[in-house]
Amino acid sequence: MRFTETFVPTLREAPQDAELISHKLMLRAGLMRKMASGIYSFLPLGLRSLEKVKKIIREEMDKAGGLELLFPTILPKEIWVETGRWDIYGNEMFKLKDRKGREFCLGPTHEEAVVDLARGELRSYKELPKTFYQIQTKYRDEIRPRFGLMRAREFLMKDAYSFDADEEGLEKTYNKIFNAYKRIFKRCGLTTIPIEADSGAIGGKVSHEFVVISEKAGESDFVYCPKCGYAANIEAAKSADAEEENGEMQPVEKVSTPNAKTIEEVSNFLNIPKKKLVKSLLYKIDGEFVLALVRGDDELNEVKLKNLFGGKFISPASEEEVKNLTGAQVGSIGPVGVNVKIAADKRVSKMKNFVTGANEDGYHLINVNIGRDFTPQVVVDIRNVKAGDLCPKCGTPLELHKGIEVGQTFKLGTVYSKKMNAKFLDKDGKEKYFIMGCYGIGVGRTLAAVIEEHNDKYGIKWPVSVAPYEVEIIPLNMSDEDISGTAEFLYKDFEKEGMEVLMDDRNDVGAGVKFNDADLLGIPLQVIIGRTFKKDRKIEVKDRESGEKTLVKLNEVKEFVKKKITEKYNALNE
RNA sequence: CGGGAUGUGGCUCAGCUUGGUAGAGCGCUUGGUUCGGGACUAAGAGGUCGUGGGUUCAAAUCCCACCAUCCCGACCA
Repeated sequence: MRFTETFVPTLREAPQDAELISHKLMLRAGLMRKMASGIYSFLPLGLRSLEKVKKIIREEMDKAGGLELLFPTILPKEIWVETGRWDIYGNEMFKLKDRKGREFCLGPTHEEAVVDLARGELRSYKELPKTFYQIQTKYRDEIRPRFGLMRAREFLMKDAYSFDADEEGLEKTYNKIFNAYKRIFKRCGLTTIPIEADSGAIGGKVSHEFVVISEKAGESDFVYCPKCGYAANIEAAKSADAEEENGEMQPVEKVSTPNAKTIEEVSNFLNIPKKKLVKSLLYKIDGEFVLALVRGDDELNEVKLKNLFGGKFISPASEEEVKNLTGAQVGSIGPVGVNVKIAADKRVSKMKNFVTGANEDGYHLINVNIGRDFTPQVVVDIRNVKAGDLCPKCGTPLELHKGIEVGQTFKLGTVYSKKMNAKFLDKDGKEKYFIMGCYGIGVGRTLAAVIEEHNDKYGIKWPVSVAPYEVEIIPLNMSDEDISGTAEFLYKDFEKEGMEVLMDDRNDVGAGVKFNDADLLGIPLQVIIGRTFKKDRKIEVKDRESGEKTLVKLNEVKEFVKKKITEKYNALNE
């Protein structure tokens, strides 16, 4: 492709509303433009890269036994009502009505759609397993779109859904897709870590997220064990248990703690370390109240708490509700003598003689003990793991990182097939629910993550597999016929060879602009025709990734470039 | 939705405190000179100052409302 014939509106400065490096570079390199908040247009170069990611995904999904199909974007309300997600997704969905008033939504995901298809078409175990996938535009009216393609409201997603006859089948399918995911991201040049995850709103049991470590652009907090490799999303992360405290139980005492409400204040006022206090938090889960207890120096993880009760909605109780239920204000509430369900963190259960609110404004209780003074209904892990906590598998201190979630896999089991009554006839002649899995990859986000991982202060450094072009020819002076003629020759020769080549044939810009644009665009190899060529017929080939420059004779350029490209592909495939 | 900020040619921004003419750099158009790291030169084009209302002889500037965008939090590929 000739530069003058395509459309690459590069920007010298990044538009102000871009924050992330990848977002800035995508705008500056002319890959995309914003249409509205969280809604983007792809321009020719951006589209080429996007298509390459899609192609890699297709190849690996097909290899893993996936069957591509395409569901509609517009989905009828009815199937969502069946699973209850019309309300659960709620405001996240873009909803619309047709002229007759029938309600629809723009699909935020397609579990309902596939199950609806499967229950009508798959009837026998003989037709299983089946894995369907599509690459399609999804719509989620995000509370807060941000970071360009990282969190968009309209985005491309590859979503796959598997149907198996039994758990062993699902296990096999899950592993196949899991491995396909590893290869997909590897081929895109991404360094991903599969982490154990919570299954969230989608439902199900086992789930993994594929994350790219990025402290800046990452939105997913996860723990990582540098020794054994244990990795888990903060919502699913475990840590080794705390040690049982010993000592005799002391008699409970009510002490006055005027104006001391936060853990910090109470700890200072009583001169007792935070880890000897217990934080009491009143929550409302699907309309029911739960008092959650965590150690004073810990933080509650709402998702863990919610999952514990199989809840759908969770929110802290209002000040008024707190007052009504405990008789005290937030800051003075505690587990002793209240008539609510109590969920204590495992660490709290190891504590002796601790401090809690007294359910009376301005007072706390000291020397409180579980079993004697109150009994929690459940004792479970509901705290956030912190950096330095010990790995649950090998005892090494854990690291805390942020990552970009580029993909997620779930073992759904029968959550959806039951709700939508999707059954098949098994070997034994009995009707059974499909055992399902679902698997997503954010295509645009993957592209953004690639740029996030491969850039320098000059611009993008595309891995060859997803670069818009493999090589860029840069004739520095188009009015010099020796140079432009040579460029033209190489351009045609490269194309004939099947290489994807871009030639910066602009006549009206100086060498500086061409160099800067080339570095910004990040095509892996630059073939520079200018001074060195005029002097001794040598062409300079620059590797954008390493910055390495090699002078090559004209008649050897093609082979040299070809070899470099092959090497680059091989490095991503190994 | 809570907190913070911004809105002025295509892009980055100044002007607003103290009301009176809309500005700069980059980009764009035309001609000429240049041609290895965002060149030089001459002449040009281009703006409802986010929208609506108010105050005033007069509003980009002061007041009110709304909208949009971005950042921090709750949600998620």
